[in-house]
Amino acid sequence: MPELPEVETLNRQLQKKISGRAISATEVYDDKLTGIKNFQAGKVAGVERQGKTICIRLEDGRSIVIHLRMTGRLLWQESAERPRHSRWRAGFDKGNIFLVDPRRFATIRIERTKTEKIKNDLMADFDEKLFLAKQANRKINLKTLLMDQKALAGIGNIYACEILHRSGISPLRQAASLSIREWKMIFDSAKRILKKGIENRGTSISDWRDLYGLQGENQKELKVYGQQGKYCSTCGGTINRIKQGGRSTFYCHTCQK
DNA sequence: AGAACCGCCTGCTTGC
DNA sequence: TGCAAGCAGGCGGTTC
Repeated sequence: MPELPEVETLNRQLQKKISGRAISATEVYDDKLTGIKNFQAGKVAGVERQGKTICIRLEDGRSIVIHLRMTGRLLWQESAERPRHSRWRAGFDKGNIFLVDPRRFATIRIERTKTEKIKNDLMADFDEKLFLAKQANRKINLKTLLMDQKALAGIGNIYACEILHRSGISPLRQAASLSIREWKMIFDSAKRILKKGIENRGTSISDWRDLYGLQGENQKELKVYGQQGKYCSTCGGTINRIKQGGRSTFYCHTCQK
């Protein structure tokens, strides 16, 4: 599932590939993509990421806003021949970008004007004080809070589990029970883990691939996600798997307090 | 108001 | 081997 490091990988690749290039044509293959009907093509000014969202800025002020959700991928291909599960194509003079998405959860919409950024992206202009003021007293388990996109943009299930493990804090803790020192630990761990994820071009556990169809390398860094029953690399305890809010959480009961 | 739950989707895994 | 049920989960909408 594309989270911040995966989307940032695409963001950087797209910046290099399509900035300043004109979109010559687009095609929608899936009627479910209602946000991009009757799109009039234009020239790309730049590409940005906000949380897990990719924004392709056009010179006329419009933006193509793409969210990949669970299984969405963006694939560069010189040939205009449709890959399996493709739902949308943007054609450029030397190739095409396809939205490939087997489960059809991804969304694309056109924004007429630039929307104001919320400062909740840990790898951009994150505002710690604002975060603590809004989130630190919530009565919600910490793991679910880390995945709340309004609280922190970009963290999904994999990185939430890894961040908590590195912080040595239990996913079951209520947000309101954390000390300032523990919050600092979370911010620090999160930044390090996300940075490493970006350097490794994402985590290819299942179907994540970059713009050129290549796997990332970050799966070798995972300490808890998908590691249930194995020994914890920190303390030698056993990695547990539980459900929180209908989703799997992986953690070490011994060293995550 | 805030937290919990549901439904959208389809490929893959599991069990009989 | 084959088929059906179960599972994966981000997020918007609904319910509690």
